Amino acid sequence: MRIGDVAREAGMNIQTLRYYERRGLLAEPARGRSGYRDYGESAAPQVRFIKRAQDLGFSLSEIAELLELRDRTSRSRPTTRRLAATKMAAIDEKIRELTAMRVALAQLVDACERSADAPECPIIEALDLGRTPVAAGRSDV
Amino acid sequence: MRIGDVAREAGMNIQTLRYYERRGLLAEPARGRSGYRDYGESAAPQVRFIKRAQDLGFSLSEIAELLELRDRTSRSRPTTRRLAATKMAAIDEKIRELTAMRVALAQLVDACERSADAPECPIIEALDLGRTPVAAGRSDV
DNA sequence: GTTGACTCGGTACCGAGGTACAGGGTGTAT
DNA sequence: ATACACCCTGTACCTCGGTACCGAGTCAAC
Repeated sequence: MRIGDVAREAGMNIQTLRYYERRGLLAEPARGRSGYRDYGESAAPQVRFIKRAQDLGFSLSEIAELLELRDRTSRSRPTTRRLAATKMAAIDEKIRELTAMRVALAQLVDACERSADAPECPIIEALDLGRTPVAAGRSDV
Repeated sequence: MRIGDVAREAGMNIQTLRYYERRGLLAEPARGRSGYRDYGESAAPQVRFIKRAQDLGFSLSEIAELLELRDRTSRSRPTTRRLAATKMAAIDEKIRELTAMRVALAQLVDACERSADAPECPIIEALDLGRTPVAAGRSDV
């Protein structure tokens, strides 16, 4: 298989495959007399492995680790599990951050909607002053 | 105030302030005889506004919009609210994606823990085959 | 034997949000 | 008058995950 075939099969573009090769995610394939890359059957599945791991949130360097772990034997399972658990924790953290943002934004939008009479837009005001508006009316008791 | 004073007051570094100026987030301040930037009192608050908006998830170009809206009058409130609501929706979407990743990862880690006897690490296997392991035992009924 | 699709390596670029450095000028305290 | 901290512009660099372009070589079909 040539690079274009692998790319088509894996749903990637050619540059990306070469990039992965440079990054060490894809082994350098054999070369034909012309210098064209000549991939075996395992190339496309390997690329799909990479895509799936990306979908789970792994970075390319983490994926490089996963690929190494895959090729070592079962002794690597705790390591793999640790990698996944760490990633999970990072995702949780990110979710927490985003949730905090969401809450703050929701409060602002809410305050803006309910106080059509206020002289200043509560959203802008909050950004100016650095505090979130209190949901109900009395903010200075 | 000179740039270093503003930077200190806002907790930013000098390069960043100059970068914001280039990006149009900070107006070009007056210059003293020496060519030094000479900031007014509003500079540091403006920088803090930017930081707060960033904390809420706004990008620098969205913040540029917010700053414009701030300076226009109250007619801009619906626009501001729309901006915030859009951002909120984007955050929600991001949270959904991350949650999906989290669920998938949790399943993998769980499967890996409960099947210490399986020949292959279920995490690696899932990445190889492109499916999430079923939580309980029977996956092929 | 020529056209057209493919491939090669190398390099540059994208966007986002900065950071760093070089080579100069300035402000001020002592 | 001389340190020393500060400022100036301009440019290059960083991470991340690619994408784009270049000029040149190659392969396959007709």
